Amino acid sequence: MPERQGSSEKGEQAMAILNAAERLFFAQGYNGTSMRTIAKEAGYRSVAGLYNHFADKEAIFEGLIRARQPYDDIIAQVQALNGDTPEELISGIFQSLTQLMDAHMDFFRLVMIDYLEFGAIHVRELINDIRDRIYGMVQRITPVANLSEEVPPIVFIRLMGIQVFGYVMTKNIMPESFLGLLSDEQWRSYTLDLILNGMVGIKGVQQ
Amino acid sequence: MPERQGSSEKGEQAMAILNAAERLFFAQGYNGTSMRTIAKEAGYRSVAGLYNHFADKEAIFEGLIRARQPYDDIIAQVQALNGDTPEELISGIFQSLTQLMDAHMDFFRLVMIDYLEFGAIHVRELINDIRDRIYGMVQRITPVANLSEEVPPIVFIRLMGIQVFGYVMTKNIMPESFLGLLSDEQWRSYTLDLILNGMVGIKGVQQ
DNA sequence: GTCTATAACTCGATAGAC
DNA sequence: GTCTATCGAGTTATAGAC
Repeated sequence: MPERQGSSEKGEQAMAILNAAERLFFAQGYNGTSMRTIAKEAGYRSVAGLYNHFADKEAIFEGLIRARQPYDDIIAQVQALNGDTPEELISGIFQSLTQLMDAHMDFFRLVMIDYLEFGAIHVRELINDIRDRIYGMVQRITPVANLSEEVPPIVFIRLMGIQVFGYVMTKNIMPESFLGLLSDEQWRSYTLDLILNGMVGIKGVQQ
Repeated sequence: MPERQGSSEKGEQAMAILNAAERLFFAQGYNGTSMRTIAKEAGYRSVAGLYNHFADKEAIFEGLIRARQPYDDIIAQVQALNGDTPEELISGIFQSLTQLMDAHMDFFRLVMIDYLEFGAIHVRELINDIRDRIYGMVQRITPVANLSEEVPPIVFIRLMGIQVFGYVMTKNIMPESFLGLLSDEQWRSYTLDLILNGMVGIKGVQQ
């Protein structure tokens, strides 16, 4: 029985290294994490073992951000959505995205590391790889969600991206004394209100 | 004539160090930048000179993020705004914020560094320092902007923060092949549409 | 307050035995 | 494919002359 079923499949050891690297990058930062500590965290007795699986430190980071990319999940979930009204569909999309955000919070940290340490080159590569699938998804949704056909699809993509990234960033940065004033459920509800109705449309009564 | 007019005033040398550190942090990352290169960039012939002005590397970062904080500018600009209608006021606020974003793009990079390297402790300190002023600002705006009195002010603060952070993040991360499809002016206009009217309200006709 | 010099250590990466 | 051992260069921070 052949063990490797494709050149893009990572072996068990490679995955163990990525998991170890992720824990350390999050705890100590990218540059603050040494190849030595990654090796130790992954169960190796020496650094040299890493270099059998990855060419260098940046290759580990690139492998990690690819392993954690949430687009397959996003596209699958959004495809599966149906809504009787535009509001229901948009609401469903945002619900899906916030769920996926929580499940993939690690990815957003990796994006920030990529931006600061590498000028976001790996994220941009990822986005270009799935460019066509995103476009197709938005074009399929446009009529159902009653979005204007005159607006380029890329506008809706970025506007949704703004909500997602902004939501994650503020969640991580705002003091607990602010965030704790409302429940996660309430925060999601208010944000959805904004997306559906705009700022003035936020009424503050939970139905 | 006394040269220092308050213990919080930074001297010329300290400012030169902060400027040098900022350039290097942005070019090479925080951990990728050494005290040696900061010293050289600031015009010193040795590292030791830095330690006369800052206790250690983290003190330089803290001094930098405080020097670059945009809240005084934000509050001053928002105070000065007047709008005949709620739409005009909210529109004016977002215009001010995006202008300030462009003028303070450096601050947002520092925020991300703070989040990744220090768990955002310095940003949270900053926010807590100006907590009351932000609240006061929002409460003064609420009736004019026709925002619901039943919604806690903190909701509008975070929702505006989401737009700002999301706008900056996507601007920095999206491939140029996406971003370049529209002008900065068009991007601002569409984002404002979302804030005022919600997703379905985006019509795509520039008036 | 700036300098030289250096201590004490860690870094990424590799050579070569097994 | 994992190990030991090590290279050469880098790091923060400090001691002490001026």
